Amino acid sequence: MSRKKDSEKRKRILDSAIKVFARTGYSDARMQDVAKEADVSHGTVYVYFKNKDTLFVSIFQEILGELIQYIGSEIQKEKNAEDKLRRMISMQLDIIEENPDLTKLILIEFPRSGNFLSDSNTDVLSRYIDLISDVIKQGIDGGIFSIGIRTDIIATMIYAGIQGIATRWILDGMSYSLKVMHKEITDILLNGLKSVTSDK
Amino acid sequence: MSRKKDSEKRKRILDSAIKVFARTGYSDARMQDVAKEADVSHGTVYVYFKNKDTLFVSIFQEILGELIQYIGSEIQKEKNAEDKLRRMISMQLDIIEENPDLTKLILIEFPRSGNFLSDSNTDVLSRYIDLISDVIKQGIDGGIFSIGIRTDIIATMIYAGIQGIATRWILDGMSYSLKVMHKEITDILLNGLKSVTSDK
Amino acid sequence: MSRKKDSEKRKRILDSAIKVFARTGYSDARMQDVAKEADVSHGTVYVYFKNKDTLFVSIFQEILGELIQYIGSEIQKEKNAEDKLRRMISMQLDIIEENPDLTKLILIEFPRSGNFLSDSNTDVLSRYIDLISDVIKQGIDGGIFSIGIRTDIIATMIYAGIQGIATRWILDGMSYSLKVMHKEITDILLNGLKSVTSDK
Amino acid sequence: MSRKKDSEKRKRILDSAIKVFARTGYSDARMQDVAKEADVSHGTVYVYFKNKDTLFVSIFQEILGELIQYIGSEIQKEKNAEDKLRRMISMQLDIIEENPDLTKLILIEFPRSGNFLSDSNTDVLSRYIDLISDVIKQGIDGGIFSIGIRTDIIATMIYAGIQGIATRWILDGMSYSLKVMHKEITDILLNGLKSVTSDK
DNA sequence: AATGAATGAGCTTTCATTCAT
DNA sequence: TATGAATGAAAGCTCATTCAT
Repeated sequence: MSRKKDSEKRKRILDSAIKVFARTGYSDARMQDVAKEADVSHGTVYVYFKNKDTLFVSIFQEILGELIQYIGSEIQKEKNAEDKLRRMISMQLDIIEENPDLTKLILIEFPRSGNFLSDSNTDVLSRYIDLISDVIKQGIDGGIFSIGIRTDIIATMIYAGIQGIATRWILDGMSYSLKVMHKEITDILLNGLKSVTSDK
Repeated sequence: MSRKKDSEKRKRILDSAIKVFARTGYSDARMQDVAKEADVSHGTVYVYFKNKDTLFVSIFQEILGELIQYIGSEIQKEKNAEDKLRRMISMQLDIIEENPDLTKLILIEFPRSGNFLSDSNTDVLSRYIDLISDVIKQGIDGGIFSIGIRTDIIATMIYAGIQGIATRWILDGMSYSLKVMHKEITDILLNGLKSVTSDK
Repeated sequence: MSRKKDSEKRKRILDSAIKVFARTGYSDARMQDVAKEADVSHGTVYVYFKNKDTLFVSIFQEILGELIQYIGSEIQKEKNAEDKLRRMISMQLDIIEENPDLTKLILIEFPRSGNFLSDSNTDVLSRYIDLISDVIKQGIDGGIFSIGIRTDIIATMIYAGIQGIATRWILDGMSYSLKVMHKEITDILLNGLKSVTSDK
Repeated sequence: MSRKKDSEKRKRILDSAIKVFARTGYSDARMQDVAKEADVSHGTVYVYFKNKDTLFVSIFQEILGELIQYIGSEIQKEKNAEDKLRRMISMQLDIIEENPDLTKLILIEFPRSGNFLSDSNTDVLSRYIDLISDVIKQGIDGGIFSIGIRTDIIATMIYAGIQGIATRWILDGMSYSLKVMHKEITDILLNGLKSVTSDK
């Protein structure tokens, strides 16, 4: 056991926190449990994180922030707005499938956090919604999409629609793969955007 | 003491619970606060509800159950699947706008409940998803919609998309009316269903 | 056991607090111990007192405040400044002898409290010093005492001299009575005041 | 590492402890803070002192012990009891003024220590009281003082009276000098001793 | 000798729940 | 039925102390 500062241990605690918060929810999660999961004393958690709040926020700031940054850089590689959006949706579904605990947190615990946390972490997610929103705007400018209402609301709806899929998938016990549905889900969401005709 | 008076008080406590749970979240809400909001002693809450869990579940069983039943009966009046779906979406948006606290609960607290509650209340929401799912099936059978993947997943996505709008609307401080967006939102969701063509 | 609000119980907790704080000191005293001493659950202490600080402050505000008020009213009965001062000193010694735990608190814990408490309670003791100071002033005005330096400093010295006696008495295990020394102690303190002659 | 360097560090820690214990009180002082004040790691404190208690006691044994020894040797130079006593009082006031932190400790933290520490350090202070007491006895034997009650109680009262001045001085923010009051304070205390005449 | 990461005992405080009235 | 005083389990957090380096 090295006594040198251990950034690997910090990561381990953060990962444990994701697991435990996902399992029990923020309020009902005990620091003790996070510690046990990380195989450290509960006092040690406080060496790395000031308190429970900070630990929770750090998940979003560090883990989620990283993911969003990754998505942002990946879509640069796509040429047009439609491909960008398809890629984003695909990646979001992949991330969901590969990080079910984090997904649970984002779906379930994150929305609650607004109640008691600073908005510093709200920003993390807003950044993602903005990313979608920007791509939609590009699509409108490029003539691919034709939408009247605020793009951020549409972006939220797309984001939430996918998260809804995730909710159902989690409730179904994550018993099937989301991969096979990528195309169809993307088609539905994109065709909706493309063909809005207010032929009232 | 007449029965009538009692059931009035019971309803008052239930409504207070919606408010308080919406405001603070289930875990952080205190029975004391629910009692104060209902203008009764906190001991009285236990006369009507066995414990905190029961109180929480009752919200969904009684209030939400009623709403879904109402929606179910209303869409009977519509002829075809498309109109039924449009009406459902409209009603869902109306209910959201008229019951922001309940909406918050459904969006935020309800998903967490799976962790600690019996699935008896999951059923309440499932019933609504099923309702959507059934209408979609009718639409497919009637040739209006053309979708390959499971209709319950699509139904969940529609439901969640709308809830996503609600989330954004709540985060925006409920500062605008959702009514003006009914048509456009409905168009996007329905056109997506109608025109799935894998012509990529 | 009456379930009605019990102001007798409040007093019991306050008295227990005096005992326990005197025995262990404020910081080392456990709320649990205060509760046990008062024969209630530790949760009950919080029914009557917001927190540990409040409990501590209440001792001074309520118990000590009462005593000082009593002394103040008693010395009104004495005619001249010297008799007033003699009576004050006597009463202070009596109170010390009859309330050794409270005395310990005043001697030992009270001075520390300045570090972490509001000055609201400093006021309680200041009021007593002021009382002495006022009587000395009367004595100077009446020509009985002749003192050059600030009367509040002299008052503090008198007060502290007596408390010093108390300290020694407590260290001696409170094995003798202070009553027999009243006259001599008072004489020393008063003669000092009367005969200051800077015949340097 | 030379021995010299070590004992310098030891002294530095001891001085830091005086500062920190004076500032926060024994119980609320953190070893961490003592270490930081001494500019060493908190682990290092344990190299020189077994534990917190030992550190605290060492202050009195080493620092205070030295001072008392110094006073004891100084008063040998005075001829009669009155001059000895005047010199003691003067020196005590000087020491107070020059070591406010130590004074705070003696006034505030030391009395508490009886609760949890061995009496080994009570002895340090007793030695000083004894010193005063002895001088008073000499005065009585020499016919200068005339006192009936136990000289150790009078000694305690004198000691405490001065400490009372110190308490007030500290509460006043140490904003004035005690030096100008030496004579008057000494006069009051000594005249009291000299002129006890129960001529009431 | 010096360090500081790690530990865990132990504290205050909250609050769901009970139950005498 | 309605009340609210009383309870005590349970949680977050601190910090003296240890010990591998």
